[in-house]
Amino acid sequence: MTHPIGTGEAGEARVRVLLADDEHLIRGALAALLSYEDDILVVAEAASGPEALAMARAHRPDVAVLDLEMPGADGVAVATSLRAELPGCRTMIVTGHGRPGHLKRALTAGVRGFVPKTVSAQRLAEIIRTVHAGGRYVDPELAADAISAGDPPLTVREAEVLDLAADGAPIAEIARRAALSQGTVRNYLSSAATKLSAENRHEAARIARERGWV
Amino acid sequence: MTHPIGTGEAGEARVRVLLADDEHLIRGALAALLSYEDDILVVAEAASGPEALAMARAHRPDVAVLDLEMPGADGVAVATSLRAELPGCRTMIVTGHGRPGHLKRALTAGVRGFVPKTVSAQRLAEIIRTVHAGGRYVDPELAADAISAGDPPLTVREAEVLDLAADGAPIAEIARRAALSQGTVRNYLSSAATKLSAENRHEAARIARERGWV
DNA sequence: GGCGCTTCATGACATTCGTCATCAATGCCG
DNA sequence: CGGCATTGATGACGAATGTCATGAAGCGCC
Repeated sequence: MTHPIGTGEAGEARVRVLLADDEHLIRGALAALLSYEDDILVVAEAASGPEALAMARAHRPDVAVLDLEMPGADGVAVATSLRAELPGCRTMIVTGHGRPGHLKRALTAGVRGFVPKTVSAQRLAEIIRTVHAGGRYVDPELAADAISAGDPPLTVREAEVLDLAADGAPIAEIARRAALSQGTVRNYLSSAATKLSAENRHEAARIARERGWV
Repeated sequence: MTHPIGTGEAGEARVRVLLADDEHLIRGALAALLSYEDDILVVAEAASGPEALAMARAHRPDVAVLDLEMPGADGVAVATSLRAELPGCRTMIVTGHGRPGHLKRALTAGVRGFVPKTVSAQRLAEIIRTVHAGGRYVDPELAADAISAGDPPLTVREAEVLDLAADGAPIAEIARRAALSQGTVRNYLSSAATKLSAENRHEAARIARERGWV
């Protein structure tokens, strides 16, 4: 499932990259494109969060390029673990549909690059170099979205309850799962819905998910 | 935003392919990988549904490889239009997270290939050849899911109303947008929820979306 | 201790929602 | 023409939900 790509490590120092994406098509294609760059070497690939961690431990890459959506553990979770285990390894996130909240989570986790999949491979290579050199890069559009979205106005409990409400369960079910009384749950949901200018808890849950607040 | 790739049309007949995917990174990478195949020529690329249609009209490809999720019009919608406008053009869908209902919709639209993005580029090339030769290919796992999920038990109107309910809007809002009375909307939603074994319309909407029935 | 804040709970009330029975208009088909 | 299914509507009733006022318990802090 994983294999190194490239002609081998030349005398000069190349950027050693780990690629993690559950979509084989994209991962393979990306590896091929990056292999065109003389100063970049893809040393490992992974198709899931846990696998990405294992590969990183084994190959100690300079930069880990992580997809946000992966089975097992998402890109941000992997980045958090990597930060603790391999402080020398820079991390960056690549995502299809980036939500503002994810960006904030990612930056908190020490991620140094955050790019949508709409960029070109050329651009991605440049960003990998930037990140490797200790710089940071955040897609301007995503950054603007994050700024305009602002901080999550929800308290911890509100977010918690809202998360449980996300799948459309009735109040009784939510109260059971949260070990709270139904009245309390309704209060939290009501307050959350007010803060999010939503008509009801379902719309509130949707908004919170869109913003990446849950 | 779009450009043909390849060394040019040689004397022999190569499969002329249109690539449509809104993620530039993937589209470009895919084009590069497919260019390795001697018998495949990527003649056009598109980043949205409408653009895919325009490119198809202009370049008349043999096979259109369409991403399911695209702005403007999704892959299946594009396939439907192509079937009418360019009957000689075979269509296939590539998708990240394939839901059972999408497969059925796609097959109904005359799509001849349905593959997840977890396949390798090699495999994709083979499937493109298969489709070009008049064959069909459906990912076995997706097919199994589709069969186990069964037919959408919803009537057209039920699905329509459920779709409008998907964002958590209150009944009044749904009724307004559907130009129906509130009572009627509630009847449809109630019936849909019953059929889907859901506690309420929100859960029903979630289930229908998961199954690809909306 | 007194103060303020958060968390959690209760009860009351109006509104919305889910469910059901019923019915009218339309269109298809034998 | 006479059934018959589909679509859309109405009204009623109970349950679920949103909203608000109120208060108790826990906790940090001066």
